[in-house]
Amino acid sequence: MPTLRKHSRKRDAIIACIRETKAHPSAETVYSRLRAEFPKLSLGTVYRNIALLREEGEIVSVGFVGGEERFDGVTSDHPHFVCDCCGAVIDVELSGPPRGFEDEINRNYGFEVSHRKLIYFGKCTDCIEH
Amino acid sequence: MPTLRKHSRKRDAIIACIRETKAHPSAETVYSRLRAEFPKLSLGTVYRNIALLREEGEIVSVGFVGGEERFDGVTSDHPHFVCDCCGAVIDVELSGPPRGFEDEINRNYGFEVSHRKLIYFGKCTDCIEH
DNA sequence: CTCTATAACGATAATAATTATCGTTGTTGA
DNA sequence: TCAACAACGATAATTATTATCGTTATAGAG
Repeated sequence: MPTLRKHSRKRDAIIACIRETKAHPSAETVYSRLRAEFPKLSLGTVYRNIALLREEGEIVSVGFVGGEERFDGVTSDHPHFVCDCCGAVIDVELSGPPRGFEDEINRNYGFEVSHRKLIYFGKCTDCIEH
Repeated sequence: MPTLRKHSRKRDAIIACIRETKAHPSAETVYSRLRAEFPKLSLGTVYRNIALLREEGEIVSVGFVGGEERFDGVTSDHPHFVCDCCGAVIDVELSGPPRGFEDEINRNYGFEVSHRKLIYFGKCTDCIEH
């Protein structure tokens, strides 16, 4: 494990790729999109940097969809919708934020809650129509 | 894909195993526990029956923890706590149920929400102490 | 009770996402 | 300019899960 971090153009491109889209891409998707710009990019490099960015808190995991882990460049707590049909991962905005309950859980169970995930599942508009 | 379902003692044992514990076991854990009773049980049989039971709605997936999918025999909507340290999956009861928002999402986005998952992450009591 | 159709099984091979290895390349600071 | 070492590409290894296939168990008909 390196003690010092060096700058890397590939890592910049990977985090930019994850931040620029709302699609919550997988490692494979990031790899596919960046191959145009970096023809000899390695999939291992994408996985390695995703792990680094996650350790640094630059990205978070939304969860696994169809066997692939999906990532989000927006790290603030917000819910997602996952289409069981096509695998789309979509941000949802609710009229009011769902109550936290973190303090209640810490008090009642003696845990230290650090974050949470709220995911709704079902069929997206496209999959309902087709 | 079979059209008729036959009774199976192994399948009975698998669903009983998942229902009898609050640990939200993985396929591997179910396999380990049932080998005492069925010495030549195959791991493939566990995976096959978990897939069947999930199709029938007898069990649900809590999500992936440390690369393994974890299952719950209680299919009603309730939140879970996952320890990032030891991987424990624990039911939590909240003073009031978190608001659903399903109707609001359906109305605003045109989706058909069928279910949701609410998971809190952090450190459990044991991992805080040790 | 016996027979037949076929669901379920065990053993094992195959798949697919992810992680590790290792020799080479790129970055940084002296 | 150079040395130290982080990051890389290529690829092998790992790991959870799924598929295959010949055998066994279940259930309904006769």
